[in-house]
Amino acid sequence: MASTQRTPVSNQLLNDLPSSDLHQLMAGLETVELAFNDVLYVPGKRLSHVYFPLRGVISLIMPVDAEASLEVGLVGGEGMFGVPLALGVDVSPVRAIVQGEGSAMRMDAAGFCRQLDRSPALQRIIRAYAFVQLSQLAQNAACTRFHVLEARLARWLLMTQDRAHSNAFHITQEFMALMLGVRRVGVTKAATSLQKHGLIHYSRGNITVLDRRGLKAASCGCYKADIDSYERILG
Amino acid sequence: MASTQRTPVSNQLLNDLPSSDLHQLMAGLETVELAFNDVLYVPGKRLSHVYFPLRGVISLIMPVDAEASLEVGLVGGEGMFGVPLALGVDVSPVRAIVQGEGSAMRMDAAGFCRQLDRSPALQRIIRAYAFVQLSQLAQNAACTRFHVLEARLARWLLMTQDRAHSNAFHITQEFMALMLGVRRVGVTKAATSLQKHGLIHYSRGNITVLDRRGLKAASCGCYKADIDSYERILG
DNA sequence: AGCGCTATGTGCGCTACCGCGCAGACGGGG
DNA sequence: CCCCGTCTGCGCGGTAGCGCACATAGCGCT
Repeated sequence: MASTQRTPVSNQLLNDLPSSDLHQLMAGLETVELAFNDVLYVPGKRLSHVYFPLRGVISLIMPVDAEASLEVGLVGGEGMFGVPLALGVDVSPVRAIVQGEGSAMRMDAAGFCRQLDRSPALQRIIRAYAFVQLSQLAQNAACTRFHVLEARLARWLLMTQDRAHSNAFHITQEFMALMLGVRRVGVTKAATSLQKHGLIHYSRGNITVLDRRGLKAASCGCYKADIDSYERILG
Repeated sequence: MASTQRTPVSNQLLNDLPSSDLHQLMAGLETVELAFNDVLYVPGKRLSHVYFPLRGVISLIMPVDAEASLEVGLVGGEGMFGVPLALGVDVSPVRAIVQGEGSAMRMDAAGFCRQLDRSPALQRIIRAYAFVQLSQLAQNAACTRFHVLEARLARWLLMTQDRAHSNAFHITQEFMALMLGVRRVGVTKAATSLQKHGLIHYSRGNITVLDRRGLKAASCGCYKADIDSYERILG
């Protein structure tokens, strides 16, 4: 069993599982398409499924005051949506929407909990990821408080690029403004500046990263901090 | 054993444990005094102990850019410091300092992990609390982004009062400014306003809450949201 | 070619908060 | 009782981002 041929999976968490655990888990996983703006979860409801993105990007959005909202997490092939289930809770405070189309493996909540009971390795990995989310939430709070929009935008673009596995993706300024919790006009100003410096190019929602290194320099240290905290725990 | 006389413990998490689990845990716990400004943990180090405050208040502070920092969590008798250990990780991204003197039960990290292995009830409670911290971190990020200082200060005072179990406590404006990630002058302005409205009284660091109801009205909904998220999971 | 929708860019007055520097005011130790 | 350190209050000029309103520009559709 341990020598079974193993198909590589482009979700890092799944990939880190021992073969036997992965096989057992795969039995309950189905592949689904993630279409732009799909709503995977709404706060208040019970978690129906967990999602392990393969190529898509999922935004975790914290609502506040029934009007404003702020993106507090970004999930791609390096993570999953549904962490609370590994903490024994079947709800989440954040809205989960598809921000970059792609695909994901998903499983219903009950099945996932059963798999957790059976696989200590799965428990270990998901909980480690829960810790990473905790760290990134704290980082994000501080970043949002102290760093100027241009740096935050640069960071967000890098994070999105990483998860999109491509240097081009489709995102309007309006959407970015929503994620960053600022006005669209503010994004226009920051994006214009980044473009002027030759770091990105965009037109009608089509964004291309031209100079990753430059973008890193323009972003705040939080980008690196996030990566480091992931690598240290799950690398 | 189950009928053993039970001394009430003023830490909610411990209090929620079944008697037998609590007794086993107590064997490894020692009571320590928390003195103002004690540093319980510095990021980068390994977690040496977990703390269950009885009356004191612990601030969780996220450093950023080697200069600025932001309080991202407040721990009192309702919680604990050392959550990452329940996620299989022996570090934390936040600095833990004593913000309100009092006492706590503590245990060394290794002992705590052993207890976790032995007590499923302990695991369940700590992980539920981990979820609450996750929710509150998200809430805090959004709050810090969108709400004006006066509302945030009101919220912070209420949270501190809850954990201090007293309507009077000692905190300078300088310190509050550090916690809220703003200038001291900003706190002066907000605090003056709250005092003018008869909600609090303060002088040279001695703060008294005069009108809890009014303070709630002056605070943002995040105060209630935090409480609700705790009650829903651990209430 | 023309229409209309969506995406992007600009201008203007305003607010919250910043950094800095300084003034007053309270209170404990000598 | 006075001195000095700590805590609190204030002024001033500056900046990031706000709300609102409007102008332009690309693109698909007919």
